[in-house]
Amino acid sequence: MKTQLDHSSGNLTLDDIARLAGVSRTTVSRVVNEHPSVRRDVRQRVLDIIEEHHFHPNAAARTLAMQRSWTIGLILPHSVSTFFTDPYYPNLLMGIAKACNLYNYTLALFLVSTKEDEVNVFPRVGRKGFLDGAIVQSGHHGDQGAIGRMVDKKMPLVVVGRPFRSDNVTYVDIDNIKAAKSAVTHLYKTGCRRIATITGPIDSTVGIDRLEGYRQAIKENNGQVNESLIAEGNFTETGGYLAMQKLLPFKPDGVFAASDVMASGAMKAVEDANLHIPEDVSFIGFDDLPSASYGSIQLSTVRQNVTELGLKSVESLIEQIEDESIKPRQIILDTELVIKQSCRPLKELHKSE
Amino acid sequence: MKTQLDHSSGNLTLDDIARLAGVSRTTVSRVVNEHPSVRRDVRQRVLDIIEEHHFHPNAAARTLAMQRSWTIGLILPHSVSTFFTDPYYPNLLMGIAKACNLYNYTLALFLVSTKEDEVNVFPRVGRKGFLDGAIVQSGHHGDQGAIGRMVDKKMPLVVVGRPFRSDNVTYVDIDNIKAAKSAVTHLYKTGCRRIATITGPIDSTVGIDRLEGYRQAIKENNGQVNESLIAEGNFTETGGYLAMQKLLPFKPDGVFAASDVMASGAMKAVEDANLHIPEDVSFIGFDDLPSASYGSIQLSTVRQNVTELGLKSVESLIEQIEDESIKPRQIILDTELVIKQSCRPLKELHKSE
DNA sequence: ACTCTTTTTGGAAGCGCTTCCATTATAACA
DNA sequence: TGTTATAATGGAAGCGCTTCCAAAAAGAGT
Repeated sequence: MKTQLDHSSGNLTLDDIARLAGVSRTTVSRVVNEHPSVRRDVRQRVLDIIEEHHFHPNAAARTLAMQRSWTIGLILPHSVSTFFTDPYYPNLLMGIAKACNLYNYTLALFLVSTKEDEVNVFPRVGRKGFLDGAIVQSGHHGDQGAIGRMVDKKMPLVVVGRPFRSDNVTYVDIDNIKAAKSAVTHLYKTGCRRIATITGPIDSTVGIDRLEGYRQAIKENNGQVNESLIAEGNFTETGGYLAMQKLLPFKPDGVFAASDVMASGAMKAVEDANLHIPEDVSFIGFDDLPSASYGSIQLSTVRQNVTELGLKSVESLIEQIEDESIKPRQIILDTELVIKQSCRPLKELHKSE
Repeated sequence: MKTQLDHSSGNLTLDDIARLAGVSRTTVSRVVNEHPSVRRDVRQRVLDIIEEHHFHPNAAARTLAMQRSWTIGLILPHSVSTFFTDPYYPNLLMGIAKACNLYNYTLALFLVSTKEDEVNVFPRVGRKGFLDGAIVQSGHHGDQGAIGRMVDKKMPLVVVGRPFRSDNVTYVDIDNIKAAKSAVTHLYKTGCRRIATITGPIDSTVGIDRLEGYRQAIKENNGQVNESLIAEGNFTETGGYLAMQKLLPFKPDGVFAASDVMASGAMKAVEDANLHIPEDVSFIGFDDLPSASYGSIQLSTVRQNVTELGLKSVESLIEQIEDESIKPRQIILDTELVIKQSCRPLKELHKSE
């Protein structure tokens, strides 16, 4: 009777299939796992029965026996606001999800926004037998705890974004310093001489690095950094708007914003002040979001391929899962400066070139 | 020796803890699961050892024994573009993730955008022992297959958004018809007499229902629906822009867009045509995205609490997981019309009231 | 037909946990 | 102190799979 019921509810076991096919449990397992040493006709008979009954091996049992779950965790620490405000996260998520599909891993998602979340979530992440490895989006001070604990557990780990303590951890990131530097240098080349920057939170590595790139570019081109031309933002549009308002009295003629979203807000502030883009103020953002064209002014930006970032992190994690001896390493992806209408054209530089 | 190694790598088993504490495996299990019948001092001793060794029971073993994974799946069918373009998805995701944290469930995410994805993903979703239940975001024709198969498998299921075949399926949604109707009626009350609508894809239940609400409102107030004032969009900003361009020749004085993102695009089209909002054209969108204020004109909108949608769907799913006898039911959440600057003020209606 | 290989097969152990059931220690009461 | 009721404990089976190992079947070579 059991078998009859199970036929419809789809809760057969290997044994049921074995009985139905007149072979041993072992043989069915071999068929399921595509082990070569099963006779052609037997394999086919078993496959037919599996098909007919829509049998799927029980995931927990398989995980327990193989010590492999084919599941990876993605830990996204974030403030409530930024997650759906800045397309960076959805984008990264998509890249990672697609990569998981590609490699036939399942993705477990952990959104942690509060300390409480962290406490709740960690046991589930750390528990053996559930995750084969984890990806954590990082770059903030608060993340160190989670990362450290994963490392302690010897769980394969990839960090997206340079963590503060990056020794002995595999991470994938872009070269934020270089990218920022090239953006600012471009502004300089278009003739801007009072280039301001709206930074990310200064307790994050992105914030720090993009600012550092700005400083380096200014020093190389202009000689001296004017601290009044630096305003801290928080990666939100409002943050960008407010930062720009602080900057305006110092009459910047070019702004490098550490994210497109902030650039967007900043451009509003500029327009509200009745200035024109790019005639009065040029803009370069960071991210290359599709929606980052404010009104009809297309925003210049540093393009980072977030989907690629996701793909690489998954690949690198799987590598670690499948080969324990892999050493931590850093993967740095390229960025590209994309110039659109928010910048004035390059100045001819015959003399200095 | 094994024990020593395991101490650091955190891969102890119940047996190890039992040995260390001088009790049986069973007792340790009881402690872990907070079973009452364990003597106080024994419990404490075991807890100490668990704490000391950072022991976490193996998830797969536990799942296998209990036939419960405490994991639910979220299946998000989506075109690549909309996922990170329309904040609806991230928002829903966040609501669901937060609810999972709250109830101590783990969330497995399945982003399926292609037929191929679906084929790859389904075995993982359908496999017993991995998921206790699933939430699928729906409303498109293509989703019926997946939903049907889950129902066949007798896996607890909640659909977000009214599915095409809604009999025998639990779903949570808002009353799109009513919500759209109220928005259009409001436009009418502000004096609009040529109200247009930009619909969602017409092969989706949201698309259909919001359009139906529009039709009902027009019929009730204006008598006759003018088909030229209906344009189909695809929930993207560009789609909204293009739809609006088709609409403009017919001189609408009010537009109800089935999403804020489309409204945003449409408003651009209006401005590009040198018309003014709300003087020439009033706008009401749908969603109430925080970023849906175009330029300085705040968009009126139908607010739906997507986070709540997520919460309810998780709660309803858990209900089904924990009680097999629960019957399918529909949960309809309220919406709220939020009027901002994109609408003209209400006309005095002394006579007709 | 008879070895010697090589390929297929199945039995059984084991993955790490929960839980039923029988047993023992403890408390309660006479 | 002896009985009985109750609480605490451990043994063992079982969850559904993989995989080692030995045994059986099939080919190959004479």
